[in-house]
Amino acid sequence: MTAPLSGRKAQAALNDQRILEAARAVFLADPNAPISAVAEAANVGISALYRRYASKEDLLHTLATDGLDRYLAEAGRCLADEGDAWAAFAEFMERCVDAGTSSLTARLAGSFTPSDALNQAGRRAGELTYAIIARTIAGGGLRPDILVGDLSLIFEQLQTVTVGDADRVRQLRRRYLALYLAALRDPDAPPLPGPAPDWAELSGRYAR
Amino acid sequence: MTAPLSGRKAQAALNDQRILEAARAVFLADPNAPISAVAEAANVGISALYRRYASKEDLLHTLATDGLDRYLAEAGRCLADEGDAWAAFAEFMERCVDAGTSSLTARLAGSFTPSDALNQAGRRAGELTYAIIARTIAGGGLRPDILVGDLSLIFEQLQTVTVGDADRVRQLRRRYLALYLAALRDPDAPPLPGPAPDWAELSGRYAR
DNA sequence: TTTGGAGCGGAACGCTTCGTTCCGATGATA
DNA sequence: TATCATCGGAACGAAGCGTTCCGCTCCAAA
Repeated sequence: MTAPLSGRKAQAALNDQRILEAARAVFLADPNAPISAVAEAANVGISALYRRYASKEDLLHTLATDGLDRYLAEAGRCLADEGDAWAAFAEFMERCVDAGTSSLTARLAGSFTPSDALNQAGRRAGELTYAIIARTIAGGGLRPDILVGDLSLIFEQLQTVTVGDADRVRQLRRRYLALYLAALRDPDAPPLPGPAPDWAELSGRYAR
Repeated sequence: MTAPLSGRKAQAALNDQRILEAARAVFLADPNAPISAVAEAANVGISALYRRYASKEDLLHTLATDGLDRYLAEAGRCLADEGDAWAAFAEFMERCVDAGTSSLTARLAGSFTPSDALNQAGRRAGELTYAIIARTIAGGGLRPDILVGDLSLIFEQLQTVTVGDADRVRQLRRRYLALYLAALRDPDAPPLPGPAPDWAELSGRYAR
């Protein structure tokens, strides 16, 4: 727009990015948003969108894959951190909540039939999360009755906090994450009631 | 249906109750549910519904008022409990989460223009909640930086946990409530990040 | 300078869903 | 038996959505 972009290819490549960013922001705020809202947020026409994605499902699938990739990156970064185990865990949780990665994927699931690649990435995410939890229980003071599904549901809950603008939302999500973290850091806590959700329960909600 | 109900008036009175219960269950599960879903859940036709309520908005308003009344009753019951302050608080939270009262009202707000009575009840709910918090801070070990808006958002978050059938949902909500309660019971905890949400912020989401 | 066509904006289309209305059936009551 | 409150559910119109399509713009090759 303002930059001296020569050629339409450069303009189109820039639109690629604007559309993806707009889509992430829009569907993060409202998973049921119409596709026209994405076009509006990206300041492009609808046809610019359909030139890149065959359908809404296609766009959502791309977005979910992207979100899962971001989550995998965060998880890997956490596991690579060899400092204080609790600090690494807490920072991992904060980054995930800020980025809204996992819940974007979770909330989008069910809107489309997942590809094999997506399923595989999902399994990998579970494995990495399990490793993070195990390590933090062993050396970080995480209460021992926490399972992978607990983190999923905690992410989902925090994601539903939507008050004010983006900055305020982040501020408030961190407030309640701080509460959850305070509750989680207690190796001698009495066991929580009810079994934790397992993978089948969580993914079962998105039946096609 | 099964009982020997003589007269259509008895039948109609029974339908009154079935419709209200069905409406509460349906809109608790999905605040955007169509009105036909309520009729289906109540096992009545649509006209039985419109005979009682002028519009969907009318039904929602009735439901929100009913939910607020239940919340006021729970809050009053909590304040009347002169036993252990923390136990009274914890049981109050559990009952509210089980009944889903506050969040039903909160999630329904914005679907209609509130009546004066509803507004007044809302203000009263805030006052009672404030009293509960103050008392639990003073004598129950509640961390001192918790405000009324915090409880609202915690209720809303727990309400979004929906996995499996009604029993499982209740079980899981209690699991995460237990975590929150563990975090809340710490009079010497370092202050939470970010200011708590105030009333204007929370109600501002439901602009008409 | 001309021109083919990639890229785009946004109106138009068809479909689905929803709130509401309406009509015919039913059965208790007088 | 006649009446009418009550009800079930089809019908209707409005709204919103995903998708398609038409015409315009403007770079780039000739």
